[in-house]
Amino acid sequence: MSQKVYVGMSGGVDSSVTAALLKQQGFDVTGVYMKNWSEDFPGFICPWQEDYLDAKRVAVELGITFKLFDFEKQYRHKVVNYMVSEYQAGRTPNPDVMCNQEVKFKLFLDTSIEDGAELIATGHYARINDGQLLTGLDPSKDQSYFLYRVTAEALRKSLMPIGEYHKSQVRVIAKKLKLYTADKKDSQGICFVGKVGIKEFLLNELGPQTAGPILDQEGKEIGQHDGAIFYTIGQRHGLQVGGGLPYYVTHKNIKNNSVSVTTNLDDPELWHKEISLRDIHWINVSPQKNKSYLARLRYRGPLVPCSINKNKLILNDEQRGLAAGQSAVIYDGEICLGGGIMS
RNA sequence: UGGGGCGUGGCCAAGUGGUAAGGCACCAGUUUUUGGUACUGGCAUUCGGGGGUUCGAAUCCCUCCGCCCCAG
Repeated sequence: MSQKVYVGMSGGVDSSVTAALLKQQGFDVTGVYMKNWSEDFPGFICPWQEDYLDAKRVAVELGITFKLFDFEKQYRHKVVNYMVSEYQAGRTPNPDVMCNQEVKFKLFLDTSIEDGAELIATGHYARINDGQLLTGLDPSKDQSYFLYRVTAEALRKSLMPIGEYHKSQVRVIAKKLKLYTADKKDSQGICFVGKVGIKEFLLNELGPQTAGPILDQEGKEIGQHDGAIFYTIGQRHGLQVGGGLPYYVTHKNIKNNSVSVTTNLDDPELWHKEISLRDIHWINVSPQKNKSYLARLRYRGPLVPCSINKNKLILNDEQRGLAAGQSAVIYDGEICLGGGIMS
């Protein structure tokens, strides 16, 4: 009797190939489209119907059962509300990390098991080994960064076959199998929402914000912004202030509704070496105190040598443009240990 | 009012007779399952207004307007 696995199919190539590979490997595969967002708003048409149809098409091509799980309510509650309130607090959240933690590897997992599945699978570029999360084999696509908050128990019930491949190989497989999504462009933007600017999204959720001052390094007002929550640390564009050198956001003051900028890339305010982490989550074991690890501070960012001391992350070399609310993910070689949220 | 300086695209800024550098911002695209970064391309028929000299001016002359500084 083959194992029953539910594959989250988003309508993209990666999850299409995931389903195909698992079927090849002899699993009893069911494709599931998670409907997490469907709202349109000015300047944005939600692509969910197209994605749903693409996913379904591939399921038909593969001859597997196909289902739709409607998680819109929970997605809004767990992901969108979290994201919006973080922005309101002046931080820069990572909704996709939350989406994996709460939706894909909790809600989707539980719902699938309840529905009769033994395992779930996703099209992430990461590998799982005995409850451990490993980086994807394709170093330029590794998505373990987004998965560091998933529990070991959830990982034990999950498969990520794509993690063994490079992106180019995935495309080749999709083409060979003539999957409908073989040439579909990779999706980007907030997971499940689509290609929306975060500003447009917040504008739609919260409405226009009150304008405030943009302060330079001396504290002199050099312009006005249209809402401090829209800007993040290290950001350069969107402030509409010019004159010589580019301006980078160094910090925000939500209370005064001010955004501070600098033209000096070496400005100490832009660089951090010691970072305190909160909401720390270690997948299996906590890192050792005097051991050297690698940290990734942003998706596709470089792995930088570091050490961990309780909730303190100490980087060997300082890094630029780190924003509160973003995640620091810790690696021991190819093993993703977990991480925390920078504060 | 007298003396000096300045006024080049949204901003900073080259260019002092030969037919508008460059940077920032902005826009578009590339990269990217978060924000952001980075990369590529686009972006003044025109140099505060008007007149004149000249084959030819942002560059010289006259005049008007505006701003700044020093005088007083």
